[in-house]
Amino acid sequence: MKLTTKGRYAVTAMMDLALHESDNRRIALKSIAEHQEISIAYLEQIFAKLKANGLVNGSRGPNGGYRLSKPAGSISIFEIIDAVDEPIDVTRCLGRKDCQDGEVCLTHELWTDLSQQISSFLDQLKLGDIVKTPRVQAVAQRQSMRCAEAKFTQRVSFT
Amino acid sequence: MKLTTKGRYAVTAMMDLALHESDNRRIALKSIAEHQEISIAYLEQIFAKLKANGLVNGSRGPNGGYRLSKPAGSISIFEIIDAVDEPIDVTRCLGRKDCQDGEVCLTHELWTDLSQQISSFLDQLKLGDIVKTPRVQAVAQRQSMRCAEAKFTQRVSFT
DNA sequence: TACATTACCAAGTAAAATACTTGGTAATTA
DNA sequence: TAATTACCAAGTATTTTACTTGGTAATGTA
Repeated sequence: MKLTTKGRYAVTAMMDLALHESDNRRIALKSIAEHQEISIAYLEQIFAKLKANGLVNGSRGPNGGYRLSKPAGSISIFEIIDAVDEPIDVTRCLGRKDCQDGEVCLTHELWTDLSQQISSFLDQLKLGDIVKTPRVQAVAQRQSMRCAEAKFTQRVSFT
Repeated sequence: MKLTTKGRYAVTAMMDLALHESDNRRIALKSIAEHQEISIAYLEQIFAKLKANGLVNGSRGPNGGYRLSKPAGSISIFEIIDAVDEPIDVTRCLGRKDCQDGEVCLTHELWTDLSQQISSFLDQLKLGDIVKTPRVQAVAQRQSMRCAEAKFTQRVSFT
């Protein structure tokens, strides 16, 4: 289990989707890329993995984009991070049980124990819960306001 | 907050020290390097950081080595990982509060909220607690037995 | 006092991972 | 038909990781 920038991108992108769970429209990668200040092509790669793990589904064409494939309340942070990060060889001996003098090495036991605890913590943390926190809600509010504003100015400028 | 191989090395090395907290002798990097199958020079770099953060203290010369500078029960996993990993720029805007249209960006809020939760979880996890788990204790038992064995064969071969 | 043994220090480096870029194709809607 | 989106494969610059080399400085032991 790793916890790196890539996983962070994935989690925040998923939160972006979760925030728009209620309205039926899909979110294009373009808008996520703008929010996160990250390239679309890189996001595509991340979403390919999220899709492969059944966390999102996408559709093409205008008004296309991605949406969560199950309720945010049932998607755990662990699932997301696990989907995008390559597994690392935690043990260096790839499960060989006799890596050290015919016995399992200390590192094995020590890390797997801790790793388990971290993983199960992140597995209990659901996307839906985090999105419900007041601070996140406040930002979402601002975002949607700005979105409405944008629509308005667009309408005006097109008249 | 990152969670990577380097942090894992640091945590398991610290556990190695914690297991020998009761006996007064210090642990040389050489023996940790053997347990973890990692180079001494790399471990040195990790321990330089642990020392700089006041988690261990070392002493030179024969029978020298490292020991925890405070009880294992009061050292958190977070402290250890935080000591060895370079801080990453989580936000990409280095604290600039007006990174997006004069307002803080969504990414900021989303990740810092979650990151806080993970950090505080790892801060509650103490080195001492993990070392007390039955599985780890079992391995430690085997290790010290093997250690005694080694001493014995050494004594024998030197006669 | 000579030595072995440890920590401590600085700099360089090969390999891997990260964070992209480029240049396409394939649906889908207006 | 054209714009818009996802989807796909391959290459690449940058950064990080994991390690190497080659020292110096304490400290205990024979």
